[in-house]
This record gives sequence, C-alpha cells and structure tokens, in this order.
Amino acid sequence: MVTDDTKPTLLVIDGHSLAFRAFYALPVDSFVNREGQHTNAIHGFISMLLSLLKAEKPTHLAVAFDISRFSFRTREYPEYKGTRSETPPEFVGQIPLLQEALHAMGITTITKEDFEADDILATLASRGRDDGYRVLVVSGDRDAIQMVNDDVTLLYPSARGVSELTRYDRDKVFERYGIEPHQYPEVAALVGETSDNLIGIDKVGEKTAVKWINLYGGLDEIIARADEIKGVVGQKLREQKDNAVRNRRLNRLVTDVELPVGPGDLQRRGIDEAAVRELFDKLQFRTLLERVLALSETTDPSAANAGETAVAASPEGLPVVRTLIDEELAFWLKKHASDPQKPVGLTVEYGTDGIVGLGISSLDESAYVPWAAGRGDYVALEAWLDDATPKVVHDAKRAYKALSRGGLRLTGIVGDPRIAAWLLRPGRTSFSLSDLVYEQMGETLPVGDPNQLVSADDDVNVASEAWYVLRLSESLVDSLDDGSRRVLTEIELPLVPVLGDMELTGVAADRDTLKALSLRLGEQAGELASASFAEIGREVNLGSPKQLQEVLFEQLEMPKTRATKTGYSTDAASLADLQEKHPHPFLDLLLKHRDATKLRQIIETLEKSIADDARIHTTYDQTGTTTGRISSVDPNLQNIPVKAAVGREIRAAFVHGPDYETLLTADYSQIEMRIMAHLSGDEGLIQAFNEGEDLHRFVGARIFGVEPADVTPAMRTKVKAMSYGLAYGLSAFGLSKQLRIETAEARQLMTDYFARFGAVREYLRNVVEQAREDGYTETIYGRRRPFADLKSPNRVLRENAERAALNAPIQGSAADIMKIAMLGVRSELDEREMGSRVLLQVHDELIVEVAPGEVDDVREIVRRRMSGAADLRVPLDVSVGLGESWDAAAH
DNA sequence: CAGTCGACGTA
DNA sequence: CGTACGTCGACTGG
Repeated sequence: MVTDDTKPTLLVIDGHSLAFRAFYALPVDSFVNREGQHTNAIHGFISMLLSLLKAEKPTHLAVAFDISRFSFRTREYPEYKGTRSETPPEFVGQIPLLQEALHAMGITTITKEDFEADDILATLASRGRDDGYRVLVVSGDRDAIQMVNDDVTLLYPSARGVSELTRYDRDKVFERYGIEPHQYPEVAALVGETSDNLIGIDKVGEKTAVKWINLYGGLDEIIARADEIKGVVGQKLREQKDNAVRNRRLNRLVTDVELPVGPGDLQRRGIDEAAVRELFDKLQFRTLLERVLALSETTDPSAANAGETAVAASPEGLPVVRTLIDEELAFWLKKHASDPQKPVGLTVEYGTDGIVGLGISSLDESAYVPWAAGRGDYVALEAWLDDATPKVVHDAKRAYKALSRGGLRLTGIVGDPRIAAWLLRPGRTSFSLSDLVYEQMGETLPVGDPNQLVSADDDVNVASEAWYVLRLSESLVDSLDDGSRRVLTEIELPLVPVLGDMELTGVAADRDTLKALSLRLGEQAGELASASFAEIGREVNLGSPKQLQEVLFEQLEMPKTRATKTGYSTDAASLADLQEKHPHPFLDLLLKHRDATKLRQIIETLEKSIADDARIHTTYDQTGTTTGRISSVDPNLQNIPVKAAVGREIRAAFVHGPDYETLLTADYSQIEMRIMAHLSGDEGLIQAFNEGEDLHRFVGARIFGVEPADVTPAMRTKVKAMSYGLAYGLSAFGLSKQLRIETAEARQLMTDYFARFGAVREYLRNVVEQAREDGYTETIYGRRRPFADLKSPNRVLRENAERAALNAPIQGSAADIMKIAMLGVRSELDEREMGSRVLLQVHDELIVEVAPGEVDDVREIVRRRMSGAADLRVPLDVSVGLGESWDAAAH
C-alpha cells in the first residue's frame, strides 16, 4: 500500500451499518452479559475498530449514526428503505451502549436530524479532502462508493461478513464496476437497489447500465437519447425513466450537511480509562478491554512490545517473545543456524499488501521480526531464509510466494504441518493451524479471541505460532508411517517451490481472443433464448431448474425424468432422453443455450482473472484432494474445456509470453491403465502395452475374438468405455447406461473382458479386500488413504467406499508419478540453467513455456523425466506437442 | 448473506 | 448403480 505519510488520515465510519453487519456476523447467544443485554454487535464493532486503528493508524476519527429510519429521503419518498424488516429485538439497545463505549474511548460520534449517517460521512469526506486529509470511509452501504476519489478510499465489508474489509480506491472501483466512482449512483439508479426499495428499470442490469454510461456519458444523456436505444430495453427505459431520475435524486449523498464539528476537531484523543473499565466490565468484555488499554499504551512510540502479556496465560514451555532487529536478529539467526538437526519454526504475518512481520522460533526461543520492504538490516535475514537452515512452515507455499514477491527466496523447507496433516488424513476439511494444534496436540493456539471479527494477530501471537508450528510438525511426522513420511520429504516438500514458482509465473492469456469469444457466445445465447421462448410462448429463466420443470412437465406435459431432491432432473442426459420420447424443438434450443452460457461464463471468469502482467495465476491446492492429486483454484485451470469446438478456441487464448518461443505440452497416454497393468500384473494387458499398439484395439480383438484390424469403431468405443470404467468400479448397469445398451449385453461384455484379463479382476477384488483389512489403501510410493466405511452395514456407504478404494491406488499412483516427473523436469532445467519453465499441470499433462533455442532440449528433458518417473512393468508413453497456444500444442 | 443444490467443465 | 475435483446461478432459510 502506498501511503502518503505527509498527510493526516481521517477515518470515518457508518456506525449503524457496521454494527448491523457485526450483529449478523457474530452469534447472538454467545454474547449476553449478566443482565441479559445482548452485546454481539458492540463486541464485533469494537473489535473491528481496534484492528482498523492498528492497521490504518488514523490521526483523526469519527463514527456517524442514523437517528432514526426517517430522513429527508423518506419524506420525499415514503417507500424509501420500506422493505427493511423490523429491527431484531436483540439489536435494540446495543447502539446506545456502543456510543457510550466510543465516548469512553475518546471517539467522537455524530448524528444529524433528518440525515442519514452516510450523508455525514460524505460531508466529512468532502471537507477532509479540501483540508488536505487522506480519508478512509468505512460503510456497508454501496452508495458510499460515490465518495471515492484520489484522496478518499472506501473500506467495504466483504461478503464473508465484517472480518475482511475490501479497499475500494478509484482503481478498484473501476476494476469492479468499469466506471468512475462518481458514476456509481447513476448505475444504481438505472438498476435499482433492492435493499433501499428503489425499483430500477426493467431488464437493465449492471452490465447494461455500465455500457450505457460509458456510451452516452451519464444518466441525463442516456435519458435525453432514450429514443436511440433499440429493443425491449430501450422501450422499458422510455417507460420507466422516471424511476431512474427519482433513484438518482435519492441516492445522491449530501456533502454539505451542517455539522457541529469539522475534520480538524476529530483528532484522536486518549481514552477515559476509568470509564472504559467500568463499561467493559458491565458488558463483560475482558479481552477487548485489554486490547483497548493496550491501545492507549501504544500512543507512546517507545513503548516496549507486549511480550509479558503472553506469559501469564501461556501453556507450559511457551517461550517469551522478543522483538528482534539489526544485530540482535543477526545474532539470533546465527545461533540457531548452527545445528542442522534442529529446525526453526517460521510464520509469516500477511497484511493486505504483503508481509507485515515474521515469527521465528526454536523449541525454547521465540522472536518477532517486524517487516518493512527494502530495509538495510535484513541482509542477515535474507541470507538465512535462502540458506540450508532447516525451516518448518505452515502452508509453506504461501510463505514462499509472499517472500518471493518481497524479493526473497525461501529455501530449506523441511516441514509443513499442513501437508503432513493431509498425508495423515487426506479427507479432512480443515488444515488450519489452530484446528491442527487442537486436534493433534490437544492444545489451544493463543488467539486474541476466537469470536472476534478480525483476528488480533499481534506480534506475540505471530512469534508464538512459529513455536507451535515447529512442535506440531514434529508431532505429525511422528504419527506418519514410514511410507507417508517418504512421500512428504521426497515428493511433497520439494514440490512446494516448484508449484510456488508455477503460480508466480502464471500463463499468458490473450484478452482479445477471450473477449471476442464471449461476445459471440453471448449473442448466440440471446438468440437461442428468444427462439426457445417463442417455442413455449413465454419467457422463463432458462438457468432455473425449477422454472424449467414447470415448462417441461406441466406446460409441455413431458414424461417425468430422474428424480432429484427438489423435483425432476433437467440435466443434459435427461433432456436427451426426453428428446427421444417426446421430441420438442424447445429441448434442443435449451441444450444449446446451456452450452453457450456455460462456456461464456467460463470465459468471463478467465478474463477477470487476467492479472496486470497479462497472465493468469492459478493457485494449486496441494492438500485439496483425497487421492494425492493437486487441485487448482482461482481460477481452476484444470477444467478448461477441450472436447467441444469452442473449448479449443478457449485454449487458443492461452499463449506463450513475448520473450518465449513456444508452448510445449506433454502428457502421459493412458497412465491409469498402465498402472493397472503394472499393479495387476496381468500378462495380457502388459503385452498390449509392450507391443505398443492401439490399446483399445488390442483389447477389443481379444474380447471379440477377431483380428486387431477387424475391430470396428463401435467395438472400440465399448472396450474403451469399459477399460476406463473398471478403474472407477463401474457396474454392468452403469456401463449399459453409458453405452445405451442392454444390461445383459453390458454384463456379457464384462464377463468376456475378465475372461481374457483375469488378473485385473483378481487385482481389483484384492485391493478392496486388503483395504478392508488394513483400513487404508496405498499407492506405489506408499501414499495412504484411509477408509472407514468399508465395513459399514449401510450398503450405499459401503459400496461407495469400495469404489473409491478401488480407484485410490490407481489415481494416487498416477499423481505420485506426475509429481516425481515435475521434480525431475524442474531440477534439470535448473541445473542446466535453462530459461524454459513449467507453467501448468493438469493431472496427466504438463504445459511448458519454452525459451528461445531450447525447444529440442526441453522436449528431450520433459519426455525423459516423465517416462522415467517410475519403473513399471510397462513403458510410460509420453506424447509431446509444440505450438503458439495451448490448443496448437495439443496433440 | 451464507449455505446448499443442480448442473457441468476437466483428468 | 463410475473416481477425483471447482465454479456458477438459483434457491432457501436465518
């Protein structure tokens, strides 16, 4: 964050809206004092306020409140905010107490008859700006966006509650809405605002409104030229423009409310300690009291760190925390680097804009290192991070990336409790440090207060966490079996920097290609929608399964499909069924519409995720699956379409960067089938792969008793479906469903298959049996997946577990092999100091960006490292392709 | 507004 | 009644 330190900072808060958000974010019942007064909103608000004060260090501060729900706006338009339901009784009474608390804390509160709190904020923001302040506005009301400009930033509670505030500066508003902040109310006026009971113009959503604003310049111009706008929307605009005009009048915030105070009067004052103690005692806020009192101490810049406070409540052995800089830091690092057998726990305190501080801890000494980018005295720290000193880090990839962005390399990662916990129990859902500390060690990670909105991760906690990370990791590694421990140290931990660099690098994307594609699909979707509406004589939401059910099963009286929890299925397979039994043009149009909108949605998500460097940076979740694969999020680049023609067009938008020569894709062919051949030892299957001919043709020939050359395409399709299905625990019923053949024929097919490849059946049976005995399955490298339901008396549970157990060693071994290949490719590219780099992994495929002149070497390296990643009884075939784009490089 | 469900994209 | 994922829009309930 770039802050202008020469300017004083004025922080103004919409008290009502934030208190209300806090009210809904915290459990009502957990916050009741001895008099029965609810206090959750007060607690949440103050907790958030304290975090804000710490993070933003405002010099001036005020909180504005509404006096009632009536204002000049309700006089003008009685329905204004008319949809708001009654204030919950538990909320009533919290506001006066909150105001009392703020007064005790020396914070000015402001109200004004006939105006809303946001008008007060707008006035203060405007005057503050004139007087040379940097202004921060905190409000949960979207109308506050209009206040944003170069000097005024809005902090808006995110969807997840009040625990995170999103910074809306000018750029962010533009990024989110595509307009300047002052134009926001015009967009809102057109679209309407449900929460204010302001009805907008029919058929006009955010996109249309923004388009118009950018096209015509503003609301007045849009209305003046309403005749030029074609279609239904144009007509709606002409009919309902008065709505927009009225909305705009009502959502304009007043910037010249007469107030008893100006920005200069809002300088932060000391707290009234006695009053705070008395009131907080009454409210029973113990931890908050400490935080508030600590606040007044920190007004003295020379105040010592709060190390002592941690001692009183700490568990056995928790070291006292010291804050280290300069020579002391260098000395500490040197002392603890001397023994390679004794790793150091490392934590990173992440701020909204990079690293805030580091915690480092041995088993008996913890320290906090405040962070400021580019500080001269970090030479020792920098060297230490990048040397072989063994470090244990929770979520090491995140730390690696954050440090890397700060220009530092993190090496020597010898432990990550997050990954260790995953290997121990891959099915668990939370891998948070606090949950793991609690479950693995039975201790409670010190946090300010688990119920508060913004975690009070003060320096002491950051350093203490490093101590817990160290001990937790040790405890988890002790719990692992030897095989899993090997997977941890030889595969997962070395993979951390590899994945980290892939994420940091990202993949270049061509925005124009994506834009053109989404435009085309959007038009297509519109046409398909109109055509389908014509077929049924009315307009429905084609994306709503509920409305579709009405059309299909009531209006068109079609036969009922597969039942779902909420009615009858309208998925693609069901619709295809219906088309056979009860043909109707609507069905086909609906399917095509779904295709178009789905793809457009994927493309838009990709467009939005293109970063400033024109590349897309996914995040790999190394603990995201139960089998050992990695998953990809934000965005998911492992499910980019490929089968449909449009899918290929999407992949054409993934290109190599300007300084690179080409993209290279390399994928394993039929890796899961090969693993099955290896694990089962089936001579027939092994022969098939060793002879290197078309697998499905070979298998088909055996099953149908013909020469390979005489295997028809239909036969091959059946064999292929079955071969793949086997590794998933496919049943004859499922096979018949998929191939649209009789169950009897499917059963016969399976019988014939197993007659020729008997060892496969033997193996599959054995896997489940062994898993039932052991309670887990194992991959080639010893990665385990536990199963609890294999002995369940519940048939559904048991059979589900059986299929998963069947698949786990196969999918998991493939994942192991790919990971080993990635390590091999990376280390060789490093060793030979090549410029090419791996960008993406899609389970059995790697995408590499090739530096000029390295094509032949890279191709050879990738091929050799991938096929050589495991020594199986069958060869690991790898096919490689080159091209300007992901699509062109595919094979 | 947060969580759930149906639907659908990938290996 | 085939495994493993993530994301979207619509819907529902606090």
